[in-house]
Amino acid sequence: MTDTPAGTRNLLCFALYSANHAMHRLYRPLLAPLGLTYPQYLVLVSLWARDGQRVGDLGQELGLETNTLTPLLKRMAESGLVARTRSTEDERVVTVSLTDKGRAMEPEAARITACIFEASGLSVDEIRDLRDRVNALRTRIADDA
Amino acid sequence: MTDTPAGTRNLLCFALYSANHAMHRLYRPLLAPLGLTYPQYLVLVSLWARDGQRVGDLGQELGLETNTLTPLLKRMAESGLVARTRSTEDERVVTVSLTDKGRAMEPEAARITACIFEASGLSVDEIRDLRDRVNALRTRIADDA
DNA sequence: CACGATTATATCGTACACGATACAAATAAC
DNA sequence: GTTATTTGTATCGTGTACGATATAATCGTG
Repeated sequence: MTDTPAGTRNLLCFALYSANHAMHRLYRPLLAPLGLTYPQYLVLVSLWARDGQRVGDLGQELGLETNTLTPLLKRMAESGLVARTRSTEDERVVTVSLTDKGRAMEPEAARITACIFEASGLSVDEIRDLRDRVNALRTRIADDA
Repeated sequence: MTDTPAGTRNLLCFALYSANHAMHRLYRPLLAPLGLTYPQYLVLVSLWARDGQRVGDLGQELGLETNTLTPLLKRMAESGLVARTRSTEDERVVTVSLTDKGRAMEPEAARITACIFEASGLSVDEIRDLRDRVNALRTRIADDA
């Protein structure tokens, strides 16, 4: 069947693992001047699209647990990018909303996206197609409960 | 141009990030009974293909720095999966080689690969194609110095 | 052979990421 | 209304990851 199991290069999972790392390395120097890490950037992207999400909402969208998000969001709050406010009507809920500083960062994102696009060397259609295939795989293998 | 920047779902980088996490979650319960983490598993896959690699070789193949690999390999040595031996002809070099226990684990990998293959719901050709596209992207955006 | 440059690995500090667990608030059951 | 369950967030411990730095061994050039 699979003739040669020779090394990591044959594995789809390693391709994803490795491409993800490469993306991370591409973003890092672009985000560092803004004082952002890559997961923090993803939180901003999510909030730019829909402000005032709950911690659980962000976890759902980003696929992260609260034990990852809580300290991450605290760091973002310390940086003055977001505000964490405990809901009055349900004291369990913490709502994360953009500050002016966090909102003001959105235009920067467009420039970063352009850099990534250029580095990929792919056309818009190719990117869309690859993204959709990868997303389809994720949907299939994730519970997405 | 890009009509709606609505959220993370549009980003190729997030698709990779998210699919990688999903893969990780798929592997974790399969590897846990073997006492392996996913990166440790990748080290074994690499060594099964080519035993006796140097720390730097593994870093090159896996795309990891020595500051990540050194403690990881020490943990694997403690688990009795690999042996770390400092070269006599060049005292700077540490060679990583499989122990009997590490070699004996290879057959388990086949079963794990089968589980992942099944979970993906893709054909062998589809997996190969997606893997190659993702690898091509990685090659383009990584320095691979 | 001496001495600066390079190479191979290791150490330290910070930031994800998750399993296990904790805890308080809200809801359900009676 | 009191208790049991569920829900939303937080805490703790372990394991990647990486930038910056350290250190020892080797190499290159004079």
